[in-house]
Amino acid sequence: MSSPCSLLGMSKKPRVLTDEALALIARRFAVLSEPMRLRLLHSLFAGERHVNALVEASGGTQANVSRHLQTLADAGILARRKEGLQVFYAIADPSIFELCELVCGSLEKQHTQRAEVFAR
Amino acid sequence: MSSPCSLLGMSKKPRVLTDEALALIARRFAVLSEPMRLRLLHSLFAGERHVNALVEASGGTQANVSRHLQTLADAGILARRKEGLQVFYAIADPSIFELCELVCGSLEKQHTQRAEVFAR
DNA sequence: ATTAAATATGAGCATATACGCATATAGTTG
DNA sequence: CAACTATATGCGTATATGCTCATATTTAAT
Repeated sequence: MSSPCSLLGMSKKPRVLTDEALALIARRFAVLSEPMRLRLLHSLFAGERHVNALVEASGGTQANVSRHLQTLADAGILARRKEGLQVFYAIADPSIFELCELVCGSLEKQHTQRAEVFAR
Repeated sequence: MSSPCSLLGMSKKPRVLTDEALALIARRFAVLSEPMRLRLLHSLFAGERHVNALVEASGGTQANVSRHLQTLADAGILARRKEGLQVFYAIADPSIFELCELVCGSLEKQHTQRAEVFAR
């Protein structure tokens, strides 16, 4: 079993980095770098939803929400299921949960550390 | 102690999401969404390096590498230390390691799953 | 003080992409 | 088939950002 992707080091197996792998990793991060997409993901953390529900929950336009959902699905982060007229989206990649927790935890730490600098 | 950032759910404490928090999280992901910045991070995983070493290791131009390093430092991901003529950068946010491992693991899984579809 | 080296930065260009508007497509119901 | 609903998409525009080239800034050395 070969390792097609190979990531930034410090793991058990040291990762090797091809340009292609870098591009894939960067793409994954790029997909997560839009507030509206994060909002949609947040809505989906509670479970599968159809597009209109997400439109209402997010406050975005139907066209825009549809596009963002497609971006997330293309990245393999969401799964698409059609049922009659409606299309249901759900989180397909569970690593997204940890990913977001990690980032938020790090940002919280940064914020409290900054606050402490000014505190005294 | 209040929680300024609040991330996408499913944690022990359910997170609440303000627009501001979403923007911060998105920004963190955006900073990680450039191949050259990932390459620089990868070089820094082995430890502190000065700019010129990173320029050579990455194959980028001096100006471009300098800018990317600044972007990473502004995001609190890198720390900057000046010593004479040289400036040393080092990883300041250890969560970056796990973050990258997570993404790479997820992408590897995606890839092998795709491969299996065509395998038989 | 001059010169040189390491790093940062300003300006311009090219590209990517988010958004809104309008419209197309697919599926349902009468 | 016609009308309707849910979702997707083509197109134009605005904005952000990466890259290059040239130059500024900082520090060291002679």
